[in-house]
Amino acid sequence: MDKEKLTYIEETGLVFEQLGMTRMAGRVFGFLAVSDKEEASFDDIREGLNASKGSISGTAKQLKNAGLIEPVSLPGDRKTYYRISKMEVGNILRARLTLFKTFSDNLEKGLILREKNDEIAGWLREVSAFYSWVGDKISDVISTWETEKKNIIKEKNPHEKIRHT
Amino acid sequence: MDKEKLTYIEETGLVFEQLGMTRMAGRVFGFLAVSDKEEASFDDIREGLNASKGSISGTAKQLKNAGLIEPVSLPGDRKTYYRISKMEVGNILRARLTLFKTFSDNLEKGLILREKNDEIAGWLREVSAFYSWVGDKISDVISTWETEKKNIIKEKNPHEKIRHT
DNA sequence: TCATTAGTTCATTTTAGATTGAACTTAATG
DNA sequence: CATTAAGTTCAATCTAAAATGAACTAATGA
Repeated sequence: MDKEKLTYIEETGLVFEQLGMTRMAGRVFGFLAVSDKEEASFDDIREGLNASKGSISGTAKQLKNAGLIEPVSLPGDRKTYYRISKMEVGNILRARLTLFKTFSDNLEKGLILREKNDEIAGWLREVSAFYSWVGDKISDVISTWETEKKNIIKEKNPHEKIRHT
Repeated sequence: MDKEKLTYIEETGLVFEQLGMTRMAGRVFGFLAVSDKEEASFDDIREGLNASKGSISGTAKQLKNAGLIEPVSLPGDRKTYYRISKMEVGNILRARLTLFKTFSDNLEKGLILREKNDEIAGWLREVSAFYSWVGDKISDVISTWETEKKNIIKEKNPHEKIRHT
């Protein structure tokens, strides 16, 4: 695999770290994204990333649970292959929205314990309301994407040439 | 400080950890949220949380940079006090939206390096478009909150009693 | 000016989490 | 039924980030 791709894979590792996943998860995803094969075997990945079997095993499970990759098995071949999953993209983000609710609930609990009903309490109430509200709104936005995505993508690139492959 | 509050403070630490900040940042925020004083001194916090000066110093800086708390100084008192900041809540979330752009850009870069223009490539293009689009939409949602929050809160609790303090 | 107090800095220690690697399980094949 | 190959599991190791605590700086005021 060429140097540019390897650099990209490492960058993807750092991006995934920012997103709260492990660096290795980003590497595996990045590897599959730029791999010249449709899907890569467990061992292709392990070799390509110079990692241990244990690490690949755990990371593959992590990415599978997150819905980002999926295993593929082929008849007459005992190996497991992996490829990037075509799972609905909105669901990946939706799963993260629980954090908004968690934060909002945490603030509510704090407000009950707080003795003073002062300016700060008012502000905390507002922050809690915001996160609760914005979580719902983002969920709506995701739904809009799901029903309208074809039109949205068209609007974004109205003059895009049709690709002949 | 009573046991319930201490439990709450620890919980808040865990919530903040989920949000990508440190546990101690959550503790400090939680402490200020349930403190019976309007603002707490550096040393109130340090004692309340049984932490070192160094830790409080670093954490206070972190929370100040994030816009979650603000220092207060009083005339004739050399101590620094902290209280929860009334910064616009939308900005805290907006700061996180750069991640969406980062992820979208990362995917675009991967698409350039990818040799096959297959189904997976199409999907990656869609994921990238989604994160770019949804980031903008969330920004719009935040703007809506900022201009409409009074109405939004009213709609949520239409029969709320007016509080006489 | 000197003593005291408040907070910062940073080298060291601690802790949590990621990675390894060897032993193990499972399943296919001769 | 033994052999081999593919993955998984988990205890040990490694790494990076967080917390400590002692030395330091800055600022007040006796």
